[in-house]
Amino acid sequence: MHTLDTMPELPEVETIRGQLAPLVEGRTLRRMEILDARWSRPLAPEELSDALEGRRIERLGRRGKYLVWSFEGDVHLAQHLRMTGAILFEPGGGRSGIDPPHTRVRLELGPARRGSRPDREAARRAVRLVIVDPRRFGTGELLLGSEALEAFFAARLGLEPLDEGFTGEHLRRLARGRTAPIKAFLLDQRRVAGVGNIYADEALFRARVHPLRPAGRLSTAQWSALRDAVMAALQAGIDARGATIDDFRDIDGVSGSFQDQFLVHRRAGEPCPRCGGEIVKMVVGGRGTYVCETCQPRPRRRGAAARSYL
DNA sequence: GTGATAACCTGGGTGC
DNA sequence: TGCACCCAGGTTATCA
Repeated sequence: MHTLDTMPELPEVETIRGQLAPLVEGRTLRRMEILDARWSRPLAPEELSDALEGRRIERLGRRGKYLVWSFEGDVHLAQHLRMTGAILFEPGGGRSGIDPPHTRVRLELGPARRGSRPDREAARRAVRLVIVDPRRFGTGELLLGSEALEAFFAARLGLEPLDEGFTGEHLRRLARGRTAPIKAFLLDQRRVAGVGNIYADEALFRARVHPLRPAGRLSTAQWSALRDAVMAALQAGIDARGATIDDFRDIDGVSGSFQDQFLVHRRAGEPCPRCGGEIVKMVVGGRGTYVCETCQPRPRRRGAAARSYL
């Protein structure tokens, strides 16, 4: 059994999607067992499984940190791994019959029907997938029709950082008048989809912007630098097949390696890779935050909103 | 409308 | 060794 787990932000979810899509697209979901009713809330487990069983998986996509399973008949499943969710798969239909700890959902997929697969023998075999989630934060949301899918994401997610529309000017307009710290702005999925705690720290360091700076007070040049830094950090994460903090392994049994490239995240007390100053840890927006206050100058105290964060 | 905070949840680490 | 406590964090709900 191979694991697909990590602290999933956009690069980790994209890594999972890229590896899983060729394995599941074209297969039919024969059986779905939801063992934890929290996962499918507000629907009861059998309501969700009844809607999906027997349908062919047409596409496995991604939006922000969501995996989007699109089934025949314009039926979709928006899956979020939250913090500790993971997907494990076992070729051959799962002959071991032994579930790993914290199993929440079991999926049985039939043979693929597409004829152009490079490994036709593998495609003919059934596949068993297991969703595990120790902290039980992960969710699966049933969406009937493309309009429901679009409405679901329109209410929750903002710009995709790797899309063309992700520009410094667009970000500047979104943040106009905001007094909340820029880090809280980056973590707000309704503004920017897919950036989590790790990549927010890394991007702010690359752009030399202090995480406490009020979002509405970044200059045009800072927005431009931050836009580039977000894209660079995310792309580096994707290239490294995600970050491994606990036990991430991809389907080839290879760990993601982006944690080796962290510039500041989880490096409190270590020297800054740019100036040699000490990296410090603070709390911003309730999240552990790592910063070099030499490279990322702390904003001057001005106004009540700024004071409340200092 | 905006921002802050609590709650959800459990494994792992720390201190006694 | 065993116990209690705290921390981690993505999202949502609630409150000011």
